[in-house]
Amino acid sequence: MTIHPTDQATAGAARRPTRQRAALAELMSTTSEFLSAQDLHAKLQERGDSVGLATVYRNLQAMAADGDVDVLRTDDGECVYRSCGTEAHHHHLVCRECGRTVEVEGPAVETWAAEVARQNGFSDVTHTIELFGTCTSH
Amino acid sequence: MTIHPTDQATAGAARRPTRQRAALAELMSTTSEFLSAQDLHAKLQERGDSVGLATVYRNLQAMAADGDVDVLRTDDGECVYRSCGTEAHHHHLVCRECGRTVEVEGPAVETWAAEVARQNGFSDVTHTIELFGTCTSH
DNA sequence: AACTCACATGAGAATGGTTGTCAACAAGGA
DNA sequence: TCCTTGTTGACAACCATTCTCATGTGAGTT
Repeated sequence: MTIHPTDQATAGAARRPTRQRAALAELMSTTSEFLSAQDLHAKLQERGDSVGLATVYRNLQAMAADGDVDVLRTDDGECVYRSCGTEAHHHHLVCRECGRTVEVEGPAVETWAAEVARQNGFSDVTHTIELFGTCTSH
Repeated sequence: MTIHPTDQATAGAARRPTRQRAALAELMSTTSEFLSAQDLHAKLQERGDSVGLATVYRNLQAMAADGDVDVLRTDDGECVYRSCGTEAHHHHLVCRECGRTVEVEGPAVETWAAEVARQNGFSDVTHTIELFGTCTSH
């Protein structure tokens, strides 16, 4: 079954720096929205920093595995990526109209999750928590 | 962008009862794991209650819209369905080894989510919360 | 029971995001 | 500079899901 793999990207093996990876990282650092691999690929194209689509996917995966970017899935199953301000564990409050994202922390939620898991005898627990709403400008 | 649609399945329009829908509902009521549309389709086939794949998808969607089953996405983007014991709002603690699922409630989380949203000026907020762990038998 | 009509079904084609393939490439050490 | 090895890119392959549309089947109605 394996609904949620355990592999937690152990110390990212030093990856070789390339123009493509740099362009992608640079682009991501300039936007604060969650964008799909396809979106990012298109933006790189426009901007002139042409990068192969497969490469965009590969790098996003690698960056996500290293914890350099956050990933989540839209309702239609597409993966969207975003480089976050903090390395620390956090969640997102995303505007479903414009994609504006606020990083939020929830000590209360973390302890709740841990407690619920403990009570039910589950170990090695991880969680997925995302909030969606409509921000003030809409 | 539309990361998370708002449409909340208003009172399910009376659907016509069919052999296929019944077979699917019956099958789902017998298992407590989250299963994919493909899995369910295969099980129906084995069992002799042959139902078209498209029909399985359509009915699962309808049932999910009516709140009769819960849906979540696995890490590889596949949708998995499960008929839940309670109509009330709840979340899941899923064993990533065997799929065993415990329905959990979290008043604390609900209020936290509402509060965070309010503080950031977001309205019409929904959330996605799922817990994954390894249960005692593993 | 025969008729009707709108909804449901099923087989297969189409979609579309993501991953695999593999030859050409480039980074960094020797 | 030469070598080794990870990286890239174009394109094919995958595969869950959705679409299409002709056929089937509830459930009133006559």
